[in-house]
Amino acid sequence: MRAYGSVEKLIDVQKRIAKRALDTIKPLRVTPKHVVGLDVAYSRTYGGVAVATLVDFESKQLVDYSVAVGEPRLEYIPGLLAFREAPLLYTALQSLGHDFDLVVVDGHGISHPRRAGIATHIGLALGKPSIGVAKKKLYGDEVHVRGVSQCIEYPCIVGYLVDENGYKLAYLVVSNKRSRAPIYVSPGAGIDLDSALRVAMEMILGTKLPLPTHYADRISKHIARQLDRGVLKPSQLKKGIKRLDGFIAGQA
DNA sequence: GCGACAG
DNA sequence: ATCTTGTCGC
Repeated sequence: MRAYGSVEKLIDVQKRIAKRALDTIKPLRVTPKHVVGLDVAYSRTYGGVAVATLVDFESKQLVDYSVAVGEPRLEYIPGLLAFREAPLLYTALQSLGHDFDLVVVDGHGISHPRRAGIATHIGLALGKPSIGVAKKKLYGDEVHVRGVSQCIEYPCIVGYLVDENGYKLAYLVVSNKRSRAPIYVSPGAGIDLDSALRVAMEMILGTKLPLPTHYADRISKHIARQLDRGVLKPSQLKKGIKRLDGFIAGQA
């Protein structure tokens, strides 16, 4: 982890990031047109495989995607995920070369020990609203408002996450009838909790994750496997929706 | 010392 | 995250 200095140093950076992000938390006044999804999978031979997807909010269709491959500069340390994955995600986002209005990141936003999860880091750096959607809890106490068996429609809000002061950090959402555990939806930056929840829920269509992140997860894992099989080379990676043929279809 | 611990 | 066979359920 020498590439960044000490852990204490990184923690200080996050405290500053959190302070800045706090001022950007506000209701989302507009309906996004294009939403980006960000996620990273891992290849044993080439390291991280970051994917940025572009989804049309209205039609819910995958418009395009881009990829970036490289060895992470830092090991995985709970709470410091942003320093490990954000750099590669930025690279993927740049090659996407398309404008967008909001970004959904695989991981937490303010539901983080210092209120600076990877979604917060990215949203602040990009200057655009960001939402964090994680599959597991990192920080906070869970408050359940209803049991999974009490859900009538999906996605279903089963509770929320609060900090030591009772402040809401994220919502616990059970995406579909098959899902057991909930996903955690929190604001990263430039958007408040309720707006983040609304946008995230509108993009969950039978999937466990919102479409942008759902696609990024599938594509990144697919590419990581192809790389490890040797049927695909990093030099041939770029971007393209054309080669995703039928694989994108039956994914719900 | 023990439990928690995004990806 | 990734490593992995079978198994339970729709």
